[in-house]
Formats: sequence, C-alpha cells, structure tokens
Amino acid sequence: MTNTVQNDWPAGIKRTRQRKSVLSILEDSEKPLSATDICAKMEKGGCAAWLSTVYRILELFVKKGVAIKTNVMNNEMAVYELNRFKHKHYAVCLNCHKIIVMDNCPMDTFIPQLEEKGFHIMGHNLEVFGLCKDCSPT
Amino acid sequence: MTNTVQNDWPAGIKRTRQRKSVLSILEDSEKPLSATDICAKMEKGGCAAWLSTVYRILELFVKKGVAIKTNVMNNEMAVYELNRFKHKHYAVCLNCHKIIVMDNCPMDTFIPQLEEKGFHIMGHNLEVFGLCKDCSPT
DNA sequence: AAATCAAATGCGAATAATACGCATTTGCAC
DNA sequence: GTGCAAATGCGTATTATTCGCATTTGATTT
Repeated sequence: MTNTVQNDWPAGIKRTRQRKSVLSILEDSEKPLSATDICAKMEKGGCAAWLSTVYRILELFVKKGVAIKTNVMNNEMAVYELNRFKHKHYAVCLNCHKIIVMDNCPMDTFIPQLEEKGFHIMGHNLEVFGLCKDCSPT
Repeated sequence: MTNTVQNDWPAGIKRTRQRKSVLSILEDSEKPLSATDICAKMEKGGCAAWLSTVYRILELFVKKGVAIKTNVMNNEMAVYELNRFKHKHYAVCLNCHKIIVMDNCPMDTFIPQLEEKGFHIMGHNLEVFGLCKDCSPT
C-alpha cells in the first residue's frame, strides 16, 4: 500500500493515526470508495479501525470539504472520494456495478446557457447508468 | 384524491387493487414520492397496503420502466416518480428553491463519447444547484 | 518531560430503509 | 365457477449508518 505524503493537512482537523490512514487511502484511490472498502484497506494496511470510526471520519471530511459523498444510483451504499476540486463524473454499470470515470464534464458546454438566464451555478450532480463493455449483450 | 383513469396499463403487469392505487398516486403526483409517502396516501385513499408490498410494487414498476427511482442529494430515502418518457432537467435555486427548466439536455453531446468506450447508456440523472437571478448577491 | 483536557476512538447496541419467507388470498384463463 | 400461478399480508431478517459511553490519544501548557 502506497502511503502518500500528506503535506497539506486540512485545517481544523486533529491528526490521528486513523484519520491519516483514511486520507491517504482516499488520496491513493482514483475511484470512490465505500466506508467498508476503506475499513478493509485500513485493516490490510496494518491500521485497523472500527467501522463506526471510519463513518465518523468520513462525515467530518465531508463537512470540512475534504471529501465528497455520493450515492451511486440505486445502490444502497454511499461512496466517498477526495475532493480534488476538479469535478469528475462516473458511469455506473447496472449489471456489474463497475465504475467508469468520464474524462470531461458535459456541463461545460451547458453552463453558459444557464448563466445567461442569470442562474449562478454552484454545483451539480450527474450520474450515468447503463451497461459496460463486458456486460453488454451484443 | 383524484383517481386518474389508467387507459394504458403497462404490459406484463397483473392488475391488482394495490398496483392500480400505486400507479394512480404516481400519476397524480408531479413530484417524486417515497415508498412511505405512497403507503400513507394509499391508507388515506381507502386502499391500505403493507409497506413491503409497496416496495415490491415499486421495484416491479422500476424494472418494467414504468417508474424511476432516484436518491435525491445523498438522502437516505429513495423516491419514485412516474416515467413520463420526456426527460427534463431542472436547476434548483439553493435559496428560494425556484426551479428553472433547462431547455435541452447536456448529455446529448456527451453520449457518443461513452458509447465509443463500449458503455451502453440506459439513462442518467442530473441535478444542478446554485442561485437564481433574484437571489444572486451581485 | 509530565500534566491536563478536550476531542477521538473502540466497542456494542440502536435505528431505519429495504428485502425476504411463507401462508393465504386474488386475478385471470379455461 | 374452477384451477393455479402470482400477489399480498404479515412478520422477521438484513444491511448501512448512527449513537452512547467508557477509555484512549493528540495537542497544549507548565
């Protein structure tokens, strides 16, 4: 497990062993992870923590803007990712639940239209669902 | 409670009292409802059903394409709405909750890119939030 | 470096949405 | 009307997430 150096620790968050571990896991993953995923990775990495602790850390990270919480489609489990301040969107396979990262944002061409109407966009969520290459019947 | 006439009953779905009730409730509501909401409306409308039954009916409706299931803004409860087969997207003002209808869909220009990757898109959700003309500070 | 103390964690138990199992009932084809 | 597969009533199970509280830990002060 790569242990990313955390140069800029988010302000107002006490540095604990568990929090450092969660942050480095989020830093090392380019895909959003569930609380259980993170908990398992922590155990594997030799820094085991209780699941409720992981939930509390993630909740804090979200509140501080360090992480982003999303509910991928009809999935009952929330996933978390590092807030990298450049937003990404995901396409989720309905069959195998594989997540495909989209390279760019369809809103880019769309924002000007709304801004013209005087609407100041502060954020958006986009979820695309369908069948990935491996799950397509054709 | 208005009882909308259901001329075109979805194919392959047995017409039961409970299902007719759920469908008419979805037809009469212009905003998405949770399973609990629907259950309460059924009871009020004199057609009480068990909550688990409502869940089963909604699950079926979603599978048959009659209804759409969504998780609004990381909320823990799923909501259901009738699939009206004309998709619209809305921009919601964070302050006054005014809803601005978007004229067209930003995904239109985006779909080909994912299809190229072998991902077969079956649908998408988009939520835009920000401040409308009247609520902008400038 | 030791003392201090608020804050974080370990741990289990509680909650809440949703799924499941099975006996009974119901809608539909004949 | 009869037969039967499918749907529902009803309770219980499951699963993600939160809560409560005693113990521990990280920062701060002396």
